[in-house]
Amino acid sequence: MRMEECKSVFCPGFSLAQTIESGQCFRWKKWEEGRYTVLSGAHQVMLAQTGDSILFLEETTQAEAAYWRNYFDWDREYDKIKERLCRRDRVMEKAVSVGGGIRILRQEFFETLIGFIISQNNHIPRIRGIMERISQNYGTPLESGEFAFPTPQQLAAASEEDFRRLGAGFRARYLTDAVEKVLSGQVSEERLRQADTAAAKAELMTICGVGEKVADCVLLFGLGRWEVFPTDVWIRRMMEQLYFRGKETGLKEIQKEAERRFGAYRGLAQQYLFYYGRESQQERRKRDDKNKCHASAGNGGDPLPDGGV
DNA sequence: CTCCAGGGATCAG
DNA sequence: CTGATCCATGGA
Repeated sequence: MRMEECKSVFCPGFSLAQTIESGQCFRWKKWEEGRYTVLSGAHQVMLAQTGDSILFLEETTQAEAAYWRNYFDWDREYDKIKERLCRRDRVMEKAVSVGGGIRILRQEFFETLIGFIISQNNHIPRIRGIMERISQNYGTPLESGEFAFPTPQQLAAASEEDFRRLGAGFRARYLTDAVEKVLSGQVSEERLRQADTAAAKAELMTICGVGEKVADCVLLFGLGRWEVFPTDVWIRRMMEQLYFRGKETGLKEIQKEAERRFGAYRGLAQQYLFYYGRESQQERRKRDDKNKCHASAGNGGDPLPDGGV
């Protein structure tokens, strides 16, 4: 491969690693530090980051480059939004200092729906494995040897038993229902895009296995609605610890507080908090592993900065 | 071995 | 309406 065939894109403030590993997307491979293959729908790309530049590591057509520019949301100005989120909020300031390179991906609707149905009560590495096997068994092979994510038509060939065989467990029933409703038009991407967020959410939740949290993830990552605040166990922990003095708090109150603090950008704020929470937990585990021979008395120091405003 | 995971359906009151 | 329980599976 000659260098002049590769495109390089200047993306100040963007972090490929943070964005890919922030739990929004499930179809990627990490080759080495800052170097990833990413799949979305029938698209595939290999990227590397050095400093503020993103390098396309293979020949890429203009159309493909444009696809990924949109996918990674590179044209949006994030600085002003971050400033707004951090105004009078030291906690968010800290979260942005840890994961401020994250972008909200513009993912394919159907793939996002399937991915987050699988996500329920599941680990991210395992979600990735199931998504990979679904692609290998039902998606169109690409020249690279990877597979496109299957279309609804292709996935219609999969029975509940097939999904279970691929490791989906009790979610197999949810997957066949989602495929059927999308295929029949009972859930329609076009209608979802036209509808206001509340109506779109209600339509998504007609799918068995899609509750509030999964619907919010699909709205945020698959339909570009930033005015949602997907609240999973991590976000609940973070919000309670950081904004409610560690007190147990109901879902409605958490979401009300998120709207009050972060307004129309609370989807992005949620992603910063999610990454911050998981990142600090990984740091804690690393530290605990290192100290496990020295009888350390638990409580390894700073859980998280406690958070008045 | 037990515990838990980017929850939701179902059942019990 | 709220709250407890169950759900498959595999990695820690």
